[in-house]
Parts: sequence; C-alpha cells; structure tokens
Amino acid sequence: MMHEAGTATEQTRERLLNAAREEFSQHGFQGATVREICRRAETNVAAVNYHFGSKDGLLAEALNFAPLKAMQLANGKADEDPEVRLRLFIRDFMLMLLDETNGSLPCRIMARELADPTPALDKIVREAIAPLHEFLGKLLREIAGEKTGEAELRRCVHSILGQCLYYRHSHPVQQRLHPKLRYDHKEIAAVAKHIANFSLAGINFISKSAAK
Amino acid sequence: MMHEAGTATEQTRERLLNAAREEFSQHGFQGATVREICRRAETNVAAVNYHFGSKDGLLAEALNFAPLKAMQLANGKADEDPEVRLRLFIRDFMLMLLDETNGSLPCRIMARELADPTPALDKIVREAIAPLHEFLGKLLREIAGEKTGEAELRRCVHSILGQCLYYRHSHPVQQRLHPKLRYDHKEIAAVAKHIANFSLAGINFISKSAAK
DNA sequence: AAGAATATCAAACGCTTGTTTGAATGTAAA
DNA sequence: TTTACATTCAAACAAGCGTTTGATATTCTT
Repeated sequence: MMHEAGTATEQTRERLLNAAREEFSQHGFQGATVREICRRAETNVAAVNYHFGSKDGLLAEALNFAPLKAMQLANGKADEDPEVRLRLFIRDFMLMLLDETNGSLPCRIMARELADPTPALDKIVREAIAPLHEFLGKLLREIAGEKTGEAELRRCVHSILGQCLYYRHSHPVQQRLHPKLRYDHKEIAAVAKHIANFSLAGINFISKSAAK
Repeated sequence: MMHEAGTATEQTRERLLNAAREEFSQHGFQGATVREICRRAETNVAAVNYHFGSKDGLLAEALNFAPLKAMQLANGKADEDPEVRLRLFIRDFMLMLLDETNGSLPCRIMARELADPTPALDKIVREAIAPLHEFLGKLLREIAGEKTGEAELRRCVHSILGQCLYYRHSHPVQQRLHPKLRYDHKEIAAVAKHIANFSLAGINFISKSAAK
C-alpha cells in the first residue's frame, strides 16, 4: 500500500527526519547515533533501516535545500541594485545559519560537513554548494564589473562565504570566549550588516584595482 | 628510570605524537582511531595508553602551538606599519593552514575542532584561539584607530579569521568543484594577498564610517 | 469479517572502538 | 650476575555502533 499524508507511517517518517536534522546538525554525521535519533523521534531503533535503508539514506533524505534555493530565487526578483541584493542575501543566509527559531537545519548540516566529507557530500555539493557559488559569482560579477578576473571573483565569493560560515563554525568557541553572546535577530542583523559593509568595500577595492 | 633523549622510549613517544598529529588533522578527533595511529607509528595498540594515558591525553600532548606563538611574536618585531604586519600575518597563517610541506598540523587540528568540540577544546581556546584573537584585535586597532567600536573591531577579526579558515575547511569541497586546484606556495601567496587586500579595504571602510 | 500488506518492536548480531591485562623483553643500577 | 624497573606486545575486555531478525501489532483491501 502506498503512503498517505497523515498516516502514522508518514508521521514516523517525518519525526525521524526532523530528529535526524537536529542530531546531524548538532553532532555531525559521525557523532550522531541512530539510537539517539530514534529516541528523539520516539520510535524503535529498527525504524531508520525500515524507512530509509540505512543511516546514510536517512541523511540523504534529511537534506532539503529548498529554502536555500527559494531564497536565491526570491533574491533574483528583488531589487535591481546588486549591492542591495547582496545585503539581502547575506542577511537571509545568516538567518539560516544562526537563527535559533527559524534556522535551516540542512544548511547547518551543509556547513558542518564542508570540512568532514560523508557519503552525502556529493549530493550536498551538487544541490547546495555549487549552485550557491554560481549564484554568488553572478551577483558579484554585477557588482565588480567585467574587468575583474575570474579567479579574483571566485576568491571574493570565498571571502563572503568564509565570513558567513565562520560564525556558525566557531559558535562553540565564541560561547567560551564570550559567554553572554546570544544570536538573536538583532545581533544577526548587525553581523550581516557588518559582513556586507566589509565585503562590499573589499569587492569595490578589488574591482577598482582590476579596472586600472 | 627517567627518559633520556634518543632512547627507544622517546622515539616511540615522538613517533606516536607525529602519527597522531597526522591522523587528527586528517580525520578529526572522532574519526581518527588509536589503532591507525599506532599502525603509522609502528608500535602496539597499548602504547597510546601506556605513554599518554588515553586518546584524550594523546591529543592534548599532540597540540603544540609554539609555531603559532612564535609567528605572532616575530610579527610584532617586524615592520612598524601595521598594514604590512597584517599582510605578513595572513601569509604566514595561510602557510600554516595550507602548505603541504611546512604546514602546522596543530593549527589544522585547531581549525578542524573549531566546530566540533572535544575534551581538548578548552586547551585549544586558552593556548591558541584566545591569544590569536587578542593579537589580531590589537593589530586591527592600530589600523582602524581609536574611534572604531570594540564590537565592530571584533567582527573585523572574525572576518579575517573566517576567510583564512574557509580555505582549510572547504578544501574537500573545492577539490570536487575544481579538481585541478593545488595549494602550492604561489597559490597560497595569491590567496593571502587577496584576503589582505579585501580585508584592508573592509577595515578602512569600517573605521572611516566610525570616524564620522 | 478475513486476509494481505504495512509498520512497530524487543532482542540479538557482527563489528569496531578505546582500554586493560599479564606475560615477555629490554635496560640500567646494586 | 642479580635485582628492579621501564617498555613492548599479543590477546582479550567491555561498551557502543549500525544493522538484521522474527514475532507482534496495525492498517487497508476485498
């Protein structure tokens, strides 16, 4: 029999996916355990293999980059000024990475597994990272102009992604250095504004150097 | 009997430390196994617990941030121009993170464990990350002037470290996106120059905004 | 209501992990 | 040489892992 929305089966699948996203984003693929995921989902240990075949399969299905893609799509239709669009992108991306209430767990998993390849890395690169680089590359091209070299432009993309991801990666450390720190909406907006200002100044300098 | 330099004992300890640095920097603390470390060091599995008490103890002793500290110390005595010193720092730091022949493995371990806390994180924060932030904070203060706020300055530190560490973190991904990529001395120097140019433009913009 | 397909569960399996053990070996002082 | 200590080693241990099993419960079709 096929699945239907709202059945107990679907509920278990969905609970497993949500629990898996939490665990994977908090502890990484290796660090997360099937048993803890099932405990969170209030189901049996065998459920993962029944519904997803394996821990790998669960990770693959837990990854959902639709919000990331939707954000890029909406950005393209927003303001015409590319600098404003870059500011919007950085803000939305930082919210996905840091916001406690509405953050995108798949994006956090992506951030985590940048450095730590798992069987799902190919899918992550194909569906999330490569499109992200392409999107940012085109956006920065609009800002930097045609004179800027391809390699230079790609490094600007790295500079922006590096800044954004650092706030996610270094969270455990920052909490030890500054225990009072909390990433509420106000703080995230301030951080995003800083990254945008810092980066736009950097890009404009690079493009000016290339124009000479 | 106490240890003496050059005895077989010392050699085993040293071989274990070197093997551990390789494994920890490549696979992280969780991913590295005591058995593989001992295989590399050509010794028995029990050697780790005999010489270091535990896998945790081995990691703690494998961390050696002397090169990182020496680099900061030498930087302070170098050129008087803080902008030049920032360029030097970024270049040296990128070499530690990326250079295949002379890179600092403890620095790579530090980079890896930023996001993935282990029992050694406290030591890493105390001995490496906190001093690094302090060093960069003072250096940027010289460049940005007194008008720039403390929070803004700290975000500039994050922007620089984020850019540098991204090249290490994203290495597995970059190799899939651009298989030809190799981080030889020339490429590292080019990356370091980009980060320095990009960041100095960013800092100067931030400090100019604060001066108004 | 009866039967077939689907889903859940407790229990166990096979494997790997970090760690411990106790004997064997090497080394230096008495 | 003898004694005491330091080091190495093969083997085993206990715990945790992802996965499998076979029985039980649930759900849908006829």
